[in-house]
Amino acid sequence: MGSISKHTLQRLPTYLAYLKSLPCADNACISAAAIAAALELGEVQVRKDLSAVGSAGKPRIGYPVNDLIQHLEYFLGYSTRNRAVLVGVGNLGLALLSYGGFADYGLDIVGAFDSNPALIGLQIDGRPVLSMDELPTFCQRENVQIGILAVPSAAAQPCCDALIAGGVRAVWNFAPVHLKAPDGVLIQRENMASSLALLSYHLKQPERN
Amino acid sequence: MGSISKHTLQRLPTYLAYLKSLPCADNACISAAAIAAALELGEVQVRKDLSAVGSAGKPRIGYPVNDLIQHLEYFLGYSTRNRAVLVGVGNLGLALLSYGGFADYGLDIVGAFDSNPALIGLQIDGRPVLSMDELPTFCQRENVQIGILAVPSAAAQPCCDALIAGGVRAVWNFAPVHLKAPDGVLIQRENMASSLALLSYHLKQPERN
DNA sequence: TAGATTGTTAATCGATTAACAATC
DNA sequence: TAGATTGTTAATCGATTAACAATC
Repeated sequence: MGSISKHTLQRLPTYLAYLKSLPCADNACISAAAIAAALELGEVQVRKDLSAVGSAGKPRIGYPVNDLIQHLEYFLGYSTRNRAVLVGVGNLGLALLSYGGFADYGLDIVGAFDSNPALIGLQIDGRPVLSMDELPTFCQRENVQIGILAVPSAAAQPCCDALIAGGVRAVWNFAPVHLKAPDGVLIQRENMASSLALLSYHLKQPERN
Repeated sequence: MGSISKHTLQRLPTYLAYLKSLPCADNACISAAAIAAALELGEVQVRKDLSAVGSAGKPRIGYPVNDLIQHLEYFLGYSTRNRAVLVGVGNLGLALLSYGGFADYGLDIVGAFDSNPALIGLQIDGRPVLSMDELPTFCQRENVQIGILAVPSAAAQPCCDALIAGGVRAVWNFAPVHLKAPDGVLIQRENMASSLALLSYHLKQPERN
């Protein structure tokens, strides 16, 4: 409950996406074994994960798909809106800003920041691009809870500090650096360099999986 | 060596990025404790990780920074080029294509594919956007080893299959779905939905770290 | 009832951390 | 030499998996 494991939490969106991809017959049920097979997980793991969020199945029948979807969406807070700002309107930042899909996960990007004067004053899909100076004030005034960092490595720590000064308690960091933050602030790094390391290491291996 | 753990492998790019960020005095050395403090890791873990890739330090002195950088770059294959194609030239795909930074990690995106006829025939920073039909042939002819998937969920599995048909052995999947592939093909998922789940769960917690 | 599937307790596995000997 | 730091073996911790009782 309060003590749900990080690994379990990370698998939940995958369960949800899979369940939503299913042809939706009302009242349909699915077994843990079927979910496990589709996602190539252990079936005990699926049952444990689902029971950790409080979903119950029925012996001999399985889990009601629609209930499960609702339960997972509720647990993951996809209907609770989280307000975010994006810092760094470069290639990646612009893509994250323009990509509409995060709204499905409860994430609303309400503003963007950049140090480039040529960008300041623009509106991107209705969100203003503002100067870095305004960041802490904006975050406080607009009740921003999440900061998305898509700035160069060297700028990442100062930008992170500015976000925290603005009261942000969760930072999604796309820069390939480790950031420091006080207790109570979560830094979640999207570590693309690590992903690439796994891919390239795999290719170096003679014939392993 | 051949049995380096996944977790270790994922930390290596972080060590490398940190070491590169250091002011470079030739012959400078650094202790495992210093690296650990900077990255908020255990110092034994740092020593174990470094020794796993064959880097040696000297008691009382530490690890020579420049050697370590070279060693890590070599191990991670940043100077060995890997040829990749990008599938799905939407917001995210275009950003990945335009972002020049992957070249530092040894990744060369040599072509892009999309099903939208309006995009086919374009050149983006010198890389052609081609039709999906040409994907397997292109991959084989151009010796492509990595496929980057930035397509909508529903298209991900067929696109993945096309990549594999073209001889690709490593797939970097940005779509929020689990993909199936034969043994010997690595699917590395960049799971943004999982990252968001961790961020939003943290915000729901009363006052935890 | 018999059989399938859940939920949970116990066992295993792998990664992290602690302890300590080796070495410069 | 004394002291700091490495490298490695043993202990701990947490997550996954196996075993099995409960239940529809």
